[in-house]
Amino acid sequence: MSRLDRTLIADLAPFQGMDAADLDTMLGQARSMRVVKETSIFEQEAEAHAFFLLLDGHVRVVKTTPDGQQVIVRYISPGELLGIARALGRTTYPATAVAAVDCVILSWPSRLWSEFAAAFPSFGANTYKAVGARLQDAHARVIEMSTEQVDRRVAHALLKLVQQTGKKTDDGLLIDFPLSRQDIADMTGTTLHTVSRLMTAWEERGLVKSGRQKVTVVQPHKLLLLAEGQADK
Amino acid sequence: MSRLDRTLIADLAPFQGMDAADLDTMLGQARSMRVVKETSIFEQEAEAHAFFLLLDGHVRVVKTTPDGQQVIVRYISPGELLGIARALGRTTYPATAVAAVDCVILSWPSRLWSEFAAAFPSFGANTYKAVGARLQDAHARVIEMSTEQVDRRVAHALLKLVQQTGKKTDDGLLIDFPLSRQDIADMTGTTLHTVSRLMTAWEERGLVKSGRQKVTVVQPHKLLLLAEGQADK
DNA sequence: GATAAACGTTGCGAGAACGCAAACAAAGCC
DNA sequence: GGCTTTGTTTGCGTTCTCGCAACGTTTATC
Repeated sequence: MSRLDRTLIADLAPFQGMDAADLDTMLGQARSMRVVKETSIFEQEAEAHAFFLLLDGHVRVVKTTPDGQQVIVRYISPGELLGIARALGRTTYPATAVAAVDCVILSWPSRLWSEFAAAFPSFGANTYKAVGARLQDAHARVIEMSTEQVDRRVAHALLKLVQQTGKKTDDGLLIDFPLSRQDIADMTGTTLHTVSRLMTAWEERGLVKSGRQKVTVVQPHKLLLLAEGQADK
Repeated sequence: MSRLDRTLIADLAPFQGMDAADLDTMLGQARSMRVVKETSIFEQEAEAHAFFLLLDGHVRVVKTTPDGQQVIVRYISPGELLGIARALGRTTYPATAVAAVDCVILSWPSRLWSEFAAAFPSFGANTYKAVGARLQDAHARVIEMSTEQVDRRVAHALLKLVQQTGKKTDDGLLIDFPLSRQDIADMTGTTLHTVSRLMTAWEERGLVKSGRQKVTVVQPHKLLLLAEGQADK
């Protein structure tokens, strides 16, 4: 088993305020693994036997309704924890996590969660802070779904992804993983048809550039105006 | 200053697992107060100088968008904490809390939050568990807003309120505080007009009975069927 | 008890978004 | 290289829900 170096994680948000020895303790009990694109890391409703840290790649977290509709709860970027059901007082995962690209992750048995939280107060505090941030995010989304119409919701979703994973290219800011029309629809509570229509309209106006599972935001500023509603339609 | 008896709070969820002495310590630093109906307990964006416990009454938590639209995030029942911005890593309140009826609350200075969480591990754990529950609730709402149409959302909202505060009457289960059509609309992301139409339709079918700021669910079971979509329209 | 304010109901027209269907384009596979 | 699979575009009719407006009803105020 190859040794995991603490510089891998020392700078990541969940581990701020921890000293070197503690990091090593945590790493000593971690298992690293590769996850192939489109493979699930854990499944909704399954027993939460482990929690994870995304080291590299992008993961989408999906909830499926009883009648089969999908909603993308969020995308996870490197350095974030996932599957922390225990921190939410659950024993099963509330959603399914799927690798959007090939990923590298660390995993720990769920059993260790409470140990870590108790032994390393910073780690616990960081995690709870992250949960708090997610709660606010979820609320923001409820507001958005309640008060804004589709085009603005889609614009907001794209801007958030760009902010999270935007990669500078000649054309603008490219969202750094495969993202289909259906994915965008699942994020914003609409249909792939409507997203497709919006994208072509925006492409004509020069706001974005997009192809098969690929989106580049050309004029983030104008897209923001549209999202915020100063829109000139 | 009148003494607060520990039996006031000993059985409430946030204080489970705490011993008598700790409860007294907390109560010793609490301030109790009455809040008149339709008065706000704290305001969105204001400095979070205190956190609260609702002892009696009902409180609605409201978010207002920049352009003035309101969304009711949730209703709080006796025994629940509110204004725990600090537990979410915030220094300002993320929403406004308004007494739906005359209320009795306890308050503590925010400064004490971290002290309590550290000194009384059960209290901290209980609170974080509550935050986790709220996160799941918020996610459930995002799913609902994304995938369900208005009538089901309204049905769900009513059922949730009934479950939370339902009071048995001759007609059925009465929601135990003034609840206007506009309030229901603000909870479900629709308009008071649409809610009004739904309510009259449901009243004709004998599912509910409602008057001015008053809603009684007559046949919860049938309303649930409608909410879940086995609906016979 | 008259008047005002708040809340609720209902009709009608409009528009956003959906759903279906068909055609097209790109990527993967043998 | 042809074939299949997967993702995207686009047209068209439909439907839900909104927005406006007018009116009715209950509660509060002086």
